[in-house]
Order: sequence, then C-alpha cells, then structure tokens
Amino acid sequence: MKAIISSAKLHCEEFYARSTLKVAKDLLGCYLNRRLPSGLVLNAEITEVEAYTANDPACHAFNGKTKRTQVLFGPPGRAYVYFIYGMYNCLNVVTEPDGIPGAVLIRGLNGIADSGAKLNGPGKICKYWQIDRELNGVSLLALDSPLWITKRADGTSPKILKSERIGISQAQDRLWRFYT
DNA sequence: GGGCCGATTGTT
DNA sequence: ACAATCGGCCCG
Repeated sequence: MKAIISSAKLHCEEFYARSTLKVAKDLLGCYLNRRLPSGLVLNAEITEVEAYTANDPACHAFNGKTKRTQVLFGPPGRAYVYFIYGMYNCLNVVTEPDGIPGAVLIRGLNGIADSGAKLNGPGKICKYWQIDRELNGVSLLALDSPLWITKRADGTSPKILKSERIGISQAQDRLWRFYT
C-alpha cells in the first residue's frame, strides 16, 4: 500500500453534507489534489469559490433534476463537472445532504505543484488539470480517487472576502463568491 | 429537428 | 466588444 497523503487529511462526507455557503467558505485554504492519467499528482490551495444552491436561480439545479444536473442532487463530496460555452469544463464540489442540490464552484488555485503560480478561472483550472466530464460524479472521499481535497496542514483559516458571482445573469445580488 | 443560451476565455 | 464552439433544453 502506498501513501498518497502524508500529513494532510481528507474531509469526511459530513463536511460536505452541510450548508453550501459554509462549505464554500471552509474550502478556502484547503488543497485540491489531482492525479493525472500519467500518474503525476498536482496540488494547490483553493483561493476562490462560488456557492450555488437549490433556491438559487443561477444554480443549474434550479429548474429541477435532469440528466445533466442529477449529480447535484446526489450524495455530497462528489465532483460535478459541466461543459460550458462549447469549450470549457468547470469543476464543482457537491454539497448538502443526499437529495438536496448544491455545489461549490472552484474558481481559483494558488501554489500549483509548489511552484507558487496562480491559476484563475474555472475553465483554465479544468483545462490545465485535465478535468472533464469523465470525472463528473466521482467521489472526492476515496483515497484512490483521481480528485480529492485535503485540509490545510496548520489548521488555520484564511481571511475571507466576498463579492457577486462571476458571469451569471440571475441572482446577481447574492454575494456568494468567496476568495482569499 | 431547430434555435437559443450559457457558472468562460483570449483577442480585437 | 466579440468570437470561438457545442451540449442541454425547450418548443413544436
């Protein structure tokens, strides 16, 4: 058995089975980890997120469950990856208890592979980290997952700023974009 | 089957 | 400002 993670710990399902707004803010400062098909593992600190909830006109799940959005209604702690603008994929983490839709969009990373480089924008993150719809629905909780999230090692929490969400045409008054 | 739109991004 | 580029969803 090989150890993928030494010091950092995975969140458990209970972490994701909470209010989407709380999960969004708590994910800031955590680390997104990605095992590429080549075997190479990338990791970087989450620095920007957005929350999308059941009673939110900007959420894909707002108009009910469809083939595309069904993972939003499923168990928490899974990846929701959708294809947008004919070119880009966006990565979300599913929140709320099973049966209630909700997700946190990952919009920004910092310190990619210890290089210190920043990666801004959900489309670019998925492009550079080879995240596409094949990962839609995968659990982030299993150690053999190609995608998982770990807590920050020092146990501290970053200072959180908020603003309107980017690129939406509805519910623009909700300050549900959080960043560090 | 047709048409419109989108949780984006890079270029004009 | 706008083009790139295509799946989902609604309508008929």
